[in-house]
Amino acid sequence: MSQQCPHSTEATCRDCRMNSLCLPIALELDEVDLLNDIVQRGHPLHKDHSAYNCGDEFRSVYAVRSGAIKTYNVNDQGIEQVTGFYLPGEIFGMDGIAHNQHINSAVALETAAICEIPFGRMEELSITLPSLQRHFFKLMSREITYDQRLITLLSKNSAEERIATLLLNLSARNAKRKLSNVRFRLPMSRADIGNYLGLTVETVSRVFTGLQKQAILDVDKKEIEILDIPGLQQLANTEVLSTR
Amino acid sequence: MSQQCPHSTEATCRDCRMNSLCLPIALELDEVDLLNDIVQRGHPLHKDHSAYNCGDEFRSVYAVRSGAIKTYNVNDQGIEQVTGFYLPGEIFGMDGIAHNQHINSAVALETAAICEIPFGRMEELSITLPSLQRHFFKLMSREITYDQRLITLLSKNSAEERIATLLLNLSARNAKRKLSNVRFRLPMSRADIGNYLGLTVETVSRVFTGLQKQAILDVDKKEIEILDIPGLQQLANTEVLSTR
DNA sequence: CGACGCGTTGAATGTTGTCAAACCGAGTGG
DNA sequence: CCACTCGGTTTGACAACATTCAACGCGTCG
Repeated sequence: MSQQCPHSTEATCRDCRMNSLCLPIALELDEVDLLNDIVQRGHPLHKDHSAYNCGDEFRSVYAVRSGAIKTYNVNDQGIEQVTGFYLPGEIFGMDGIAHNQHINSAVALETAAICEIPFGRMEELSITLPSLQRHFFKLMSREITYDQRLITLLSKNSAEERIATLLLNLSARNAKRKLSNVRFRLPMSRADIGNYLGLTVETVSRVFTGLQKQAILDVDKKEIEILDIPGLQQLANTEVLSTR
Repeated sequence: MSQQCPHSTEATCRDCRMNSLCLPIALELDEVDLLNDIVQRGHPLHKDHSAYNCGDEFRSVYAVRSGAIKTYNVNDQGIEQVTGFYLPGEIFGMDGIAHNQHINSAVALETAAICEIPFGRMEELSITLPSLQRHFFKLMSREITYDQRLITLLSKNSAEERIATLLLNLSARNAKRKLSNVRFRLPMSRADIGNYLGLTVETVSRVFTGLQKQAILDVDKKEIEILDIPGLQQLANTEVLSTR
């Protein structure tokens, strides 16, 4: 068993309140402890600090315990593309598996606690724990379906629909973490939202004010209150992106 | 050993000329035979016929031996989104793993031969063949990076850049199959291209004629000749999408 | 032959991007 | 305390690119 700091209530996977999100349900308690033994809990990652950078050797995938992470990559012209936002209970870093090095960078949008899961040891462990192997296949597959929804969103929907969909998605992910699905704080900037959704900052801003004028949202900087969920769903005009 | 039809020169994985593309290189020959034993080779899939449909129970992933496959899904409003084109040597169908059912449909763009790889048996086999497990992790991760490049393309690039990028991508994939990288036939319609790239048919058509006027392409219906690869790369202004 | 699918072309429209300016809050230094 | 900068955000005017709508050409198939 790994040692446990008396101040932390989440120092083991078994006790972590996010475990229902990031672990396969099928694991027995003693199996959870096996996984727990390979998980590394580092120091908190402060805002704008990175968990890994594009080009780094791929060693681990990561689970968010608190805070928020954004992943992005920079192409040869120096243009940044935000590829995802990750909230507590979600796993990121799987992009690196194919090429043994990360093709994204991952930075903290706000101070975050993350668990590092060394992939090689996870692979070994998954040989004796088939449900763990399957879980990772599923996580990756989910990432694929998530990306495909995003592709659809980008190629078929208007600015307003894209933003409405993102808000509903964040709302659903909050609900999954037993937080409010109508009031929450956006961890990312307008620029990040625009970048992620293929829009300019100005357009994002205009849509936010538009939604406010329609009494669908109440926006105060990064604090969001969704006043009219059905209305927002109607505007989104899409299935909600999966909750990862 | 599975029986072999005397007319087919590709009835085993060991002999298939695509195996360097769809199998992990690390497999020993006798291990290839183990995999070969679980692979099911069906009848040819004729144009417009589907390998699976959205909602079907997920059982298998598939390797393209000849022809071409497109995957797409239809959202609740009935809008179709093409999510990928798959050429010989490439694997499709991994979308279904997360939810045990396919979230895409897969149809043949032209008569295709495909190998069905039952996923459950592949998972079992991969417990004794770690390089196979790793191969599948890599395939899925590659799918993720591919989708992320597409996301960047859709959210940051113009119609001309998107089409130039797709053409270069197809060119590179042909090269990988030891075919010409400058002359090839598009297996998909203009509508499919537009759908995939988030453009209308008209825009696709206009860009093709534009590229022709710039003497970068020679287009004759679906037959493409790239006259000026460097010029096309300059227009694309992107890294080529990975070759899967 | 006519119907149909597919692709091309033209003109008008509109959504989003671009450019520019101003706002706001937080922090800094005089 | 105030003036200042700075990053993030908002707003406006204008332009551009892609869409929409419409028509037409071309080949295939009944």
